[in-house]
Amino acid sequence: MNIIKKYTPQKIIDISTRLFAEKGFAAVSVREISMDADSNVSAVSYYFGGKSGLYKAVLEEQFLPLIEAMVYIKENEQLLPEERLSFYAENVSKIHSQRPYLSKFMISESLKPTPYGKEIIEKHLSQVYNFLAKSLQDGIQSGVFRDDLDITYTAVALASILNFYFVAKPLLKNVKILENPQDEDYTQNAFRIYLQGIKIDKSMNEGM
Amino acid sequence: MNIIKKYTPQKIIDISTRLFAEKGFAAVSVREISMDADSNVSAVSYYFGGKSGLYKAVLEEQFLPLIEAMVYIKENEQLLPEERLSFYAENVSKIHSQRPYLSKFMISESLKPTPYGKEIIEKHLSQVYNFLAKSLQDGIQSGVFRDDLDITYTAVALASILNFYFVAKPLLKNVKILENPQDEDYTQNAFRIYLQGIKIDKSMNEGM
DNA sequence: GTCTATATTGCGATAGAC
DNA sequence: GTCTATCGCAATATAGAC
Repeated sequence: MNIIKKYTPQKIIDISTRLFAEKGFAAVSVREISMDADSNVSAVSYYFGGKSGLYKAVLEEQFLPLIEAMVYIKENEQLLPEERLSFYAENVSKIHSQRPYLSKFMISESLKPTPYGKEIIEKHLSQVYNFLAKSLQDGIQSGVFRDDLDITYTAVALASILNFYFVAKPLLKNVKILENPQDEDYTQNAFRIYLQGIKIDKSMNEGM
Repeated sequence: MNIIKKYTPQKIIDISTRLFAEKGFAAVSVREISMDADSNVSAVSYYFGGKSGLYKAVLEEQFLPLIEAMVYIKENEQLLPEERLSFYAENVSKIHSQRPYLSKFMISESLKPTPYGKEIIEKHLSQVYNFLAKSLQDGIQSGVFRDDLDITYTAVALASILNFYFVAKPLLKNVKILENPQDEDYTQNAFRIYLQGIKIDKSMNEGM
């Protein structure tokens, strides 16, 4: 018995997470997964009931932080509009750092939804959108944010500026546009631009 | 002879563009393409030398506007920094309207590059990045843009805010966040936020 | 729980009739 | 230029040995 050795099912999940993220569901074979996991072709059916069952198990693990994020979001509805948006920005960055492959599964499920992924993503998306739209609405009503903004487009713009970076990061590293990317620095830089962009241009100096 | 009928190869390209965009290269079979194009399995090999040759032909057609955009970019280096960024924003919107599947191929090629797509995208990306970075740099030096911005992250933020919307649009329509999306309106709303976000907070009123 | 061997299906590609 | 028939291969899934 090898104490260090991972249990086969967890090893299969870890290996297939990378393969599914990098090549897509259809392009990965269970043979490939088995070999990379030092197992055999029948293991995937034995533990997960087939290739589709394995994919579902992978998605379940990947989407956990999204499900948790919905809870946090509900707990933060009493903050100021600006603080709520800032809280969202920090969370996006944290979640992507926790799960480096998550952005690939989210994009992949957006382009070609599978039943399980579709359900999670759509529920998550609706909750996040409602949170952002309400925060923007409150900020406009309290005179902090510009009143000439389209709320839907402005909410989408925040999600865009925060998420797209994590999708594009591997490509930007490849072409040397990003050499040593610091996720928190990007998020902070992007959120500062966005926040100044939606605030009313008051003409008073601000402390920072 | 049927005058209205499309030539078979063009019909195959049109059908397979949609299929490749929606399902990905590996998940589409030449049998499926042939049937949807009212042709037969041997047509793909006959006209394009196989499935890979067909995919390359599809990418070539999809990426044409990107190649053209590089020419326009070079012609607009004499404009003011702000005008150059605005020119870029309009072009992104135009290109995606021309080619509704383009964003899917760009994302797909970013996640899982194929040799042909990789070459085009990387070249395009480098040119666009250099254009944006130079425009931002010029704007900072001439005192129009804030000097506390990281140029790389700020350039990525503009590309993010303008492009991600087109990637997410189908999903946002599905969950009824976008009901009747107007691409030009989104682009204008997003670019105004971004521009105010990177400009120096002068405390003088601006005409608009 | 893990393996080998195998059944079955569907793939891309092509030869050859028309 | 378009079709059918078929070859060879690789896929998933499973039966059954250990």
